[in-house]
Amino acid sequence: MIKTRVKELLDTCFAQGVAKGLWSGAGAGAYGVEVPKHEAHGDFSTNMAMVIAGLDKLKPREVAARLQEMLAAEPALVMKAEVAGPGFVNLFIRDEVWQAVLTTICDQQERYGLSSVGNGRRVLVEFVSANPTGPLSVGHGRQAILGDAIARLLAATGHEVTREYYYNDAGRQMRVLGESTRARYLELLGLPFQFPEDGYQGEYIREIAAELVAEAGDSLKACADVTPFKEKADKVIFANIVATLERLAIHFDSYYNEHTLYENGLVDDVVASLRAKGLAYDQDGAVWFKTTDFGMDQDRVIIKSTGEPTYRLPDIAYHREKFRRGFDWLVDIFGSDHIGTVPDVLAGVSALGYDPSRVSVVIHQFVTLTRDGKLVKMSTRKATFVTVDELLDEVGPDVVRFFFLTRKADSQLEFDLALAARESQENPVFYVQYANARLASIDRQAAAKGVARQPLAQVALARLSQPAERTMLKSLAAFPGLVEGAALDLEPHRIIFFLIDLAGQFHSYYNQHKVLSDDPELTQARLWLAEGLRLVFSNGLQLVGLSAPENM
RNA sequence: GCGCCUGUAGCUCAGCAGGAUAGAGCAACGGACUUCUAAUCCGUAGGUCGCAAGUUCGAAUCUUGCCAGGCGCGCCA
Repeated sequence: MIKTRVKELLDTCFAQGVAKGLWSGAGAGAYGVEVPKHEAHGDFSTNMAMVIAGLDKLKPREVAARLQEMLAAEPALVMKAEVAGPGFVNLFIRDEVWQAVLTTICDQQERYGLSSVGNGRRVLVEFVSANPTGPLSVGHGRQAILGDAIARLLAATGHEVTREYYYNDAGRQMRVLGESTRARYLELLGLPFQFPEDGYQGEYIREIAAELVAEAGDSLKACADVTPFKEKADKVIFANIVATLERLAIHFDSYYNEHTLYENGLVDDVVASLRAKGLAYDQDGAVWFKTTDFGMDQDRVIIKSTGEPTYRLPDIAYHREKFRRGFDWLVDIFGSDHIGTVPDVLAGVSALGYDPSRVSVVIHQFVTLTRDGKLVKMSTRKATFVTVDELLDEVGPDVVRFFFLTRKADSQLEFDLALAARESQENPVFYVQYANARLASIDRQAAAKGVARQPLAQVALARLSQPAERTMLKSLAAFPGLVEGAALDLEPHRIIFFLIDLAGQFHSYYNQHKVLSDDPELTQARLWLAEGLRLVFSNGLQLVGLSAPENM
C-alpha cells in the first residue's frame, strides 16, 4: 500500500532528523499521515513538523522546511513536497506510482482488496439468533445483512470465519407458540378453543394449524400435550427463516441450540466454576453472580428460586463454549435491546478466565418503520411487524442489502414502506452496479471492434494523465487499506460509501472521456484503467454480498 | 434517576484515534442523448455541524453541563 510506503519514508526522515540533532526523538509515533481533503494539498499530508515543534519548542515551519529537504532526496516516490499552512508538509506522489497500481490489480484479479491480516485467526460471528416464533422482521433483516457482510469482510481479510445462529426452542415463548397453534387448530376444526392471553396473533399460525389439519385431521383434538403443536410450529417457522435468509444469500455454518448447553452439563459447570472462585453465592433461594466484582452496580441472579436459570447463565456458558471450541475472536451482532446483557456476558467471560477483549459486540440500533411518514410499531406477538419476505417481494435482495448497509450500525435506520418501491428505482445500489455494467460493456465493445488488451508491461500507462484518471487510480490504490479497516473495525458501511464515491468518479469520467478512441496507445492505457475499475467494483460489491451485474 | 447510542443541508446519511475552505444521494431549479448503456452527466441553490462553556496553534471530531429522540436498567429473553 502506498500510504504505508509514505509512512515508512516519514519514519526514516524522522530518524534521520534525530541522528542529525535537528530534533529530539520525543515525537516518535505521535505524528501521522493523512489524505488531505483538497487535491491542492497533495496526495498525502503530515503534521510531523507541528508535532515536533510543539514538543521541542521549535518553529513549525522551520522544522517543516528541514523535512521537506529530506523528502527531496526520495524522487522515486515523492515528486514534490511543500510546506503549507501552520506547518503541514504536503507530499505529491509521482504519477508512475499511482499508475503502477494497475499492475497490482491485474496480477491479483478477483483477489485484489483481499488480504491476510487476519492471519488465520479463528473468529465466530454470531448473528440473527432469533428464536423460531415467527418470520424474520425487518429488524432481524438488518442484523442478518450486517452480520453477513461483517463475516464476508473478515473472511476476505484472512480470518477463518464461522457463522453461527444461536437459538432456544425450549422456553416459555415456544410454549406460548405451541398453545397459539393448538388454539388455531381447534378453531379450524370448529371446536371450542381458548387463545392464550399473550399468544401469537400472526396469520402464519393459522397456516401452520391448517397444515396440521391436513396432515393429522382431528387426531390431535384431545391432545393434552402441547408438544406436537410446538414442534410443528418450530419446524415450519425455522424452515421459513432459513428460506428467507436464503433469499438474501445468507448461509450459516452452524445452528447452535441453547438446549445443547444443558444436555452437556455446561450450564451447571459454569455455576460450579463461579462458586469455586467465590463469584457465586446463594441468597433468598436464588443463586447470584457477583457482578459487583466486575464494576457493576449490583449482583445478578443466575438461577431463580424456582431452580430455573435466568437467560444470562446460558449466555455465559455459550460464550465460554465458543472459546473452548477454539475460537480466538468472538463477534456478536446484537440489537440495541440486548445492550444490557453485554456487561453480564463480558463479566462472565472474565470470571471464567477468558479475555473479554476477545469479544466484540456490534450493537445495531433499531429500524424504525414508517408508512407514509407514520410510525409503524413492531411486535412479533401482535403481528404488526413487516417481514423481510414482504420487503423482498417489493424491492429485491440487492436493494434491501444495500439500503441496510448504507448506514453505520450505530445509526437508527428509518425505512418508509410507502417510499420503498420508489426508492427501488432510485436506489444508489443501481448507481454502483451501473458503473460495473458500463465497464463490462466497454469490454464487450472493445472485443466487438477487435481491440484486445495488450500485455500490461507494454502499455504506456503514462498516458493516464487526466486529473480524473489520477484521482481514480488513487482510489483504486486505497481500496485494500479500506477493506482491511472496514473488516477489523467491523464497519461494512465504509465499503458502500467507497463504492458510491468511486462510481461517481467513473460516471463523470465516462461522460467526458472515451476509453475506445482513435489513439491506440491511449486506448490501451484506458482499457487497463477500465479493467482495474471493473475489478474493484466487482470485488467491492461481492465483498459485502451484492451482485455485480454485467448488464443492466 | 442511572447506563449505552444518536442529533451535520428541506429529507436520508457519510465525515469524528483533532487539522487547512464541512461532503454525498434524494428532493428543487436550469442544461446535455447522430459518439463505449441518459439507471448517466454538467450547472445553480441549499449549513449557527442540537445548545453553551472548556482544552489548544487549530474542535463537527476531545472534556463537562444542558436540550431532544431511541434502547436498556427483572428471580422476562
